[in-house]
Amino acid sequence: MRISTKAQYAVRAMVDLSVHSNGRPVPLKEISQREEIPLNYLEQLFFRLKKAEVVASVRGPGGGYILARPSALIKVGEIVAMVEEPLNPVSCLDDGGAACHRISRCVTHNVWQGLGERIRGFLDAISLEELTREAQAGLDVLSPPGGTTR
Amino acid sequence: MRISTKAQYAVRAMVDLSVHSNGRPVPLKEISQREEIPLNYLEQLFFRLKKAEVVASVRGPGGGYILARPSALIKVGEIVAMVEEPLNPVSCLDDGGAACHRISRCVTHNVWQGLGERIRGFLDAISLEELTREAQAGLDVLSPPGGTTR
DNA sequence: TTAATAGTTGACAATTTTAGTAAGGTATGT
DNA sequence: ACATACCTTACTAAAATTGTCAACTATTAA
Ligand code: FES
Ligand code: FES
Repeated sequence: MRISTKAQYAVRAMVDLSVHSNGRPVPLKEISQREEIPLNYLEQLFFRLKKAEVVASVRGPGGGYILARPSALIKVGEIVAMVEEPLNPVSCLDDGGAACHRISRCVTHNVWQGLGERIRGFLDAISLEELTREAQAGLDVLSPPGGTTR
Repeated sequence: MRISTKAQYAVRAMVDLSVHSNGRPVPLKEISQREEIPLNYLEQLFFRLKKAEVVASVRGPGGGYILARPSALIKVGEIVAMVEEPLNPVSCLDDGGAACHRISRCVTHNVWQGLGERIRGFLDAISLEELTREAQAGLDVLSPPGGTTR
């Protein structure tokens, strides 16, 4: 019952992007360094996030990625779902149950179905904005407002 | 975000055991056939379930496994936890956070921690008794009370 | 227009995890 | 003694995950 590092990376990277972008594009190189995530790996993830229209890209020098919408409208569940193929806990439920020939005689799939709904519900209730605020509050301890912010 | 087949098998096998045992030991061979689970694989699972004192064994001819407690006191979460090592969604949280050197600067682990708690909470709220009743209700459609039960 | 930046895309290799097999052993009832 | 059925460890094959490489396209600034 582990979430893939892909998904962990994606969420961390999105928080990083949201914190360090102030309307300006952030290049992956920066995120890669700050978050200790391989650059080429990040590229793959953001490729998918772009297709999902969670971020948008700006090419050329001075380019990078920006959020495609206000962070309040981006849910963690969305980020995870875009990057991790199946958010179903079991393969039996794929394609609406067509994948399993025992599903009619099996009571346990109700359990996994309910679990899946809970997981999605939980992750969809958290927005990127909340995490961004939390992260900024954490950073403020190190460099409080009025302090030497570079 | 998939649960292992190990855990799925374990839960299904426990339901099967609970349904077909009426105080009598049920041999794994039977469960293996009814549930289409490799016998040797089941043995491994029940070995662990026994160590967790969820089931008890009776050796020799006519032997098998029985529930170690009333099914109302056996929670699905317990079965899953015994068979699937980490119920943490991320490795960062293993050993109470000692596994990750970024945990102090990272806001996302709160998300995964919360997710883990939800998952455990959900699975711990479902008892084997409930699943057993459901399964028996399902079987009754095929062979109703008073009907030819074998 | 040329060079540098940065995103785009597909293929692929290494590693780790999972699922399943095999084999031999031990206890127990008939 | 023999058959049954649990007990335990070790191993292997397959799949998923994770990460790397390489070549390409678009854009901007000098
Ligand atoms: S085995 Fe597929 S639904 Fe239970
Ligand atoms: S990276 Fe380990 S806690 Fe976030």
